[in-house]
Amino acid sequence: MGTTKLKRNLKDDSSPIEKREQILQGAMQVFLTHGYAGTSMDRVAAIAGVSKQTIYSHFQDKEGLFTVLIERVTIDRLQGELGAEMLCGEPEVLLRRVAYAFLERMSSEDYLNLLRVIVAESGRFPELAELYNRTVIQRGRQILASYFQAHPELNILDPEAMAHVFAGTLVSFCLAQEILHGKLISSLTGERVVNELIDLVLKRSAIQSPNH
Amino acid sequence: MGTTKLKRNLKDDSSPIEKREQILQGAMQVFLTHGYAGTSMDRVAAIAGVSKQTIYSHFQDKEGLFTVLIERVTIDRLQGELGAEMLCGEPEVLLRRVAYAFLERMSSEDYLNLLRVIVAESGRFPELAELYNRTVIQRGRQILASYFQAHPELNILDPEAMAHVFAGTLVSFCLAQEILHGKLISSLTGERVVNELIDLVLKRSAIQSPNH
DNA sequence: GTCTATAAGCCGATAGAC
DNA sequence: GTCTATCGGCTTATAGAC
Repeated sequence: MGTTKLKRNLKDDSSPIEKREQILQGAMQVFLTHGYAGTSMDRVAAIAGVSKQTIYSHFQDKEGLFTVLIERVTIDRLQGELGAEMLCGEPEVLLRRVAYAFLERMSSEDYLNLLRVIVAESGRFPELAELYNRTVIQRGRQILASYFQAHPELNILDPEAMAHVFAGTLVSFCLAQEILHGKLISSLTGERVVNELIDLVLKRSAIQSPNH
Repeated sequence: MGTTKLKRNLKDDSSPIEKREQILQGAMQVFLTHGYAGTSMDRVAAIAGVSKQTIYSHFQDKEGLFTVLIERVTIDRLQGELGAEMLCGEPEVLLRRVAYAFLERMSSEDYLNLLRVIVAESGRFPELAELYNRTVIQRGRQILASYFQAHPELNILDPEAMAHVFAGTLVSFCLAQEILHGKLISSLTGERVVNELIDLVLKRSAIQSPNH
């Protein structure tokens, strides 16, 4: 009758590839909230529900686990970024919609933690910062720049620079209000910033009479 | 003849208050480059040239030393920020001058390291993030907002929001290009961003004919 | 106040049973 | 492949001489 291999049904009901996923899920929780140096392999093992040696059988060392994790999360972010709502639409409507979608996406705890860790470790892991830069920042900037370039009626001087003004304003708003806890001490809202941004982009292409 | 107290001339030629300064200088080097968790009291003691116990006689613990250090550096930053070049001047000239001064100041290694650490530890030390927000971000934003408000010919919708657009664009530029190593993979320059920013602010108040 | 020496515990990484 | 047990080394913080 049964000789080996059927004890899998008791407490070990996961395949090796699920263990790896389990480790990455646990590592995500710990690394993204406590940073690289503030994370111990013991804690990752405990939260992931595996032993430490299991981690070392799937990943080379702490540095390797961290690198794989951040690469994966960064690539995942890229996937659902600006896919559906591509280039088309009237500026006033589309830019407002893109701005609000951007703000909402960036305000999630997960995204803020990712940005915080990448900034924190940009000195020790410059290749991760570069990956984030290429796959998220640069790509987003160029999609926006393409849109501005396709709309000459906006009379934009430098589409790529304008794309940075647009996205950078929203990023720094989240940095100041969410990450650096400015919400508590400032009444500046995302809505006011978006309104000002749209106003800046649109009014410059319209006939406008100064009142003096 | 000499009995005590003249061995000060040999290796200990510093008063207690100078020791404290010595510790803070060493702590600055280590904390700002390695982060909170990545810094050991041994290393601070070694670089400061004092023993570990000397640190613990001046500061309560590691957390206390870090807090005092960041508070001091933040306040110091505030001092030499926007003092001399206050409110006055013609927009095109003044805004360009402020923008370049801002970029140059933010691009220094020391300032980038401070911002990086404050962002990195904003979860564990929220009061330090709030301090930075109040003394640097909010203050700078309101100085700029006052200038915009004093120039109604610029026809600005929301001066405070406009101040954030202006400063936030420059902060996020340093974040992307310096901290996240975007300089290596992007040809976007500070000059192009500043030109676009000035163009946005000025052209909206001028009579402008769309070319179609 | 400042030093050397040390306590007590946690760290990353590994050895060996199964 | 996964577990338990363990090894050096480094960590924060303190004790005691001077």
